[in-house]
Amino acid sequence: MSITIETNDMMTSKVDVDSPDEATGGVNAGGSEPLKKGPWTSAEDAILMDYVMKHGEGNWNAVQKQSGLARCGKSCRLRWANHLRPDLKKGAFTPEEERQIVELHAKMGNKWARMAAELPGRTDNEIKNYWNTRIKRHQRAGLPVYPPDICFLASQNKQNEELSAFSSADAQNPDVSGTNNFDIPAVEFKNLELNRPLYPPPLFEIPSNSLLDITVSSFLAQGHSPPYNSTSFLSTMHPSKRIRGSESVFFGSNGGSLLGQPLGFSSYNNHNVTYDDHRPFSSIVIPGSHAPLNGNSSSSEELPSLQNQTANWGPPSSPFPSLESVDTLIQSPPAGHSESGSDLSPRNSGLLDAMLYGSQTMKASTHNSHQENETFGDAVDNYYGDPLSPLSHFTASAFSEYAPIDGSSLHEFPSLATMPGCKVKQENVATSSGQACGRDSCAWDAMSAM
DNA sequence: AAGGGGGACAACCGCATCGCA
DNA sequence: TTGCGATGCGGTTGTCCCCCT
Repeated sequence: MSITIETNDMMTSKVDVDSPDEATGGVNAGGSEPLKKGPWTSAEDAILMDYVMKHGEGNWNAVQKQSGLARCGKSCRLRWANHLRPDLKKGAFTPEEERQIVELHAKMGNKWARMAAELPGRTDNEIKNYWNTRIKRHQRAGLPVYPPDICFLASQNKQNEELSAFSSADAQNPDVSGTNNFDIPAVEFKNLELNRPLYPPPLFEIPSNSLLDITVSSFLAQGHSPPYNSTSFLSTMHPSKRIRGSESVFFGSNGGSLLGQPLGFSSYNNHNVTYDDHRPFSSIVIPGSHAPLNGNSSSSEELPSLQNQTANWGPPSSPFPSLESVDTLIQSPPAGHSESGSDLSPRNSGLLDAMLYGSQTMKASTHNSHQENETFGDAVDNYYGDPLSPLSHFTASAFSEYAPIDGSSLHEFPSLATMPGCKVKQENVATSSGQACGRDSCAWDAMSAM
């Protein structure tokens, strides 16, 4: 075998591959013996590499038969995809990539493969590991995971999930599910590229009994200028990445509000409620409806091309400092909060669970009066000091991140202004988070660097 | 110096989806 | 339409290394 493989793979590089047995995992080419598991050796890598060069990707189960490699097809595919692919980008994530991951996660949730499709040279596994590690850190610190300006996306994502669940739960109800599952081809979204701001749509209906208070508060916390122009995973997804059928809900839920008014959505032209980002939180009129609003503002308008993505996230234009640059700002997590945060810790979809938990905590705390100290808001206050500081903007965002999904209505929720440490400044609201690095965002970045 | 905890990374497992016969 | 193999994805676990005490 004359293939030279450069593997930055820590584990592999440490493996002694001199033993001839290891080249095939100690299994003969007949494949009669059990397949090998565990770390790959350089020799195995070479075999796999050679195979792919000769036969191309795919047909992974044939690798074992044809090359004698004692690895199952899945293992081969994974090894190739995560380590041997020539287009892989090695090394740590750049701040831009980190930022992008956060944004993508806010939009997509734990869709690692799709996120990887947005990050050339990066693998889903890499992103997943990065995120999980990051989650753990934030969880331990009892801190929000999304920066304020991305909270909105998180809430959008949550709504999408909710809508998805709603749809499946009502699968037998054609009135609901029938309108929620159409697959919108990417081309349709292209045609729907709009020149207006991404979100929120200026007008929307808010269900009175849903998690949408997240969005409302997020809007207010953010202003509704997105920190970026948005990305389109539809248009940029790697061809090899398939969109799972179940994911169509994601698109459909959004496309639905654009292409028609399934689910009783208000379209942009059906103005039951006017959202005005200059208005105080409490003044938003929220008529009853069970229609999730996500569709209005999220991906359908988030789906425009990726053309500006780099420009919007690159260092020059990015309002956010390098995650590393603020690494030392955070010294220690707020005492006592990490424990509470770890109970219902964000596990899988992570942040959304955290949002739920946080919201419950918040809700309980607000109901139980402000004298209780272990509230999120208080924790934030304690953490960042002056509750009236500009960081209160952050607090509001944190609040938005930890909004309830358990049916508490918006009216049940205290306004941001009444939350401990929460003071929504309208001037902040009106300010695009994508244009200036407010202390909130910077503070978040500091946390994210923890 | 030793031990423990946490981070980073790699790999496996189970399930979902797709494509094809 | 159905069954089955191939593939992809997300969650989880295991391992190693580094740092701190």
